[in-house]
Amino acid sequence: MNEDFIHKWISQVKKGTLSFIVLNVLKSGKAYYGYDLINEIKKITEIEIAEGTLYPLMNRLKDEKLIISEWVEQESGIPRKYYSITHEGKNTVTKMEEYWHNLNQSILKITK
Amino acid sequence: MNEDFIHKWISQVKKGTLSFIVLNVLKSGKAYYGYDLINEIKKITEIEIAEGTLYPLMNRLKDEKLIISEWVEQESGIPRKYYSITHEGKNTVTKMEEYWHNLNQSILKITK
DNA sequence: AAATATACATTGTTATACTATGTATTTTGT
DNA sequence: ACAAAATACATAGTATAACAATGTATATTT
Repeated sequence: MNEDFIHKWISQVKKGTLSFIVLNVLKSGKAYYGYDLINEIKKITEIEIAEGTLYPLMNRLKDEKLIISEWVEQESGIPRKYYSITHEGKNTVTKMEEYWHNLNQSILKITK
Repeated sequence: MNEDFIHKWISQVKKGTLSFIVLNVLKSGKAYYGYDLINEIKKITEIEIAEGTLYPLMNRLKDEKLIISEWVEQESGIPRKYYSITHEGKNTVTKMEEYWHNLNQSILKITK
């Protein structure tokens, strides 16, 4: 009963939220590769990001110069593309945090 | 500097958020007309909803049977279309609140 | 040997915010 | 009295991003 509406709604809420979450994970300066990011975010937030969502997202963030990437060969297995945040990325994520904080305050006001 | 990225990001964050906010305003049971909703939401949350956003949104919520609408003639001026929440709408907004709460908890975890 | 996990990536579909535009009435400013 | 702004509805076109499906290839587990 209206599971479908909720499902679509969650998908829409993720728009914007995911880039915010990814930048926050990278914020510390530690480099992550894509597959690792998906699992890390799932572990911390219980939010599942599809691979078909993450890789285009990382490319967008790279185009915007908020992150950089580097291929790293592995002793065994497939090479990994490591992403790390830029100075501009850190500034941006700070502004995003401000907006999110205000948005949540507003929502708290009307939900209760 | 990257104002454009932030601007686009905010627009994306609003996707999903707006339906949640509208349903929350209607939650009490009081009926609102479109123009009034825009001003009410702006007053409470400082979030500006374009008319070209609100009216299609209200039609979607109506299609989903989360709200109903009724034309009301005015003694003076243009007739107003009043919207009110349905039982199903109330159930839905409760589920949305749960999801939002969890999402925000997760984000708080990674932003600090 | 087969299945699962790791790791990257692209294509096509769908949903929604926003700009621009349109109609029509009422109120406010000069 | 006239112009401008506010009120009140609505639609068409554009841009963006999540996701399912699909594809490639290697490593590990059963």
